[in-house]
Amino acid sequence: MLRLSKLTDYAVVVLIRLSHGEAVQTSPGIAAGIGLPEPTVAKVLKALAGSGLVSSQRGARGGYRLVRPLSAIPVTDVVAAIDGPIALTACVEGSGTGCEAECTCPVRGRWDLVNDAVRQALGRITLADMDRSTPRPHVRAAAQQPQNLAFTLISAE
Amino acid sequence: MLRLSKLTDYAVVVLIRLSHGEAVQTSPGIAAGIGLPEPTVAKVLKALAGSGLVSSQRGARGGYRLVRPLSAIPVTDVVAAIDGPIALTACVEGSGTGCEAECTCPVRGRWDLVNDAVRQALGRITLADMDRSTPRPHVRAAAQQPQNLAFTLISAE
DNA sequence: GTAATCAGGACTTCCCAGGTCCGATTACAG
DNA sequence: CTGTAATCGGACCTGGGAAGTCCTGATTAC
Repeated sequence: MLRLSKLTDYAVVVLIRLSHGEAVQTSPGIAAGIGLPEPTVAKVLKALAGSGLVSSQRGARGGYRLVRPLSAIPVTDVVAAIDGPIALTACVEGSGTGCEAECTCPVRGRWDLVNDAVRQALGRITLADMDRSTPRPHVRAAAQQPQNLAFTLISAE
Repeated sequence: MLRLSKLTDYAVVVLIRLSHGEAVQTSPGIAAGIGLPEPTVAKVLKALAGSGLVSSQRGARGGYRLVRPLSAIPVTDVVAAIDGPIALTACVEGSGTGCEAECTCPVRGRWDLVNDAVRQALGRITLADMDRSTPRPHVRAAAQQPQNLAFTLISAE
């Protein structure tokens, strides 16, 4: 269903939570703040730290800290950090069951078209756009119909 | 990994195949033509027929027929036919484990932003764009680097 | 020195995509 | 008009991967 993993959803919540309140926050603290199991949050934070989206401080009174502001973090980066690079299809299977014949797979390579379109669409949206408490500079309509908001956002450029 | 199902991949191939050759084609015939297991192709065709992308003719000498031309079928429709409506997150879980507190889920509803962005990106690409044998009107660069092609396609409008 | 925190891996559980099957329906042939 | 064959339609089963949990080790402030 073109679904992205639940961990990515959590990652967004965690990052936004991290942008509020104290500069450095511990993983149990964040977990308690957003009402998610602690091990899961820890897993997400590890992945985010591995991708450089957050920096970690070990030891007592350690924790995680946001490196960039929310407005400098496109959704693409979060997805890439958790789910790996965006690639909607795993068409490259290697042994080529039927892709060797030129007429057999008429879309060979064409999925990149879709991949990049999605990548760009997600690259335009930052976490600041997704944070309800942040005033969104690109969009200025009412907050009741997110669909129209998105439309405005995209068509504005 | 923001992956769309393999069935959707098949659906695109099937639809393009259906646009070539005979007007009505049987599911075993298509399966043989693209080198995929017949039951799988049949399943894809059923879903496509259910969504009205193809029309089915039962009985002897029956088969499937393309309703609209490829250029009138955006990728969105294929995804919606196979995977259901595009919704990257299943945030709406009903009982609200932690989404009831107002500050608990700071992105509540904001995923629609992303959903619609993806939806629009996919809505701009039609199956004709993905068919290698069809001359693509929007893109006119060389066919060696699909990534750049996609970039051209999107940024051209 | 001690306690608190992150880092990394291995493991189990669960769900759904992927694949397969059999029954219902229709058209053609005699 | 009836029989037959070819096809669609829906239900079933299975394997892979994500989601979540736990443990041990490394690092740093107090």
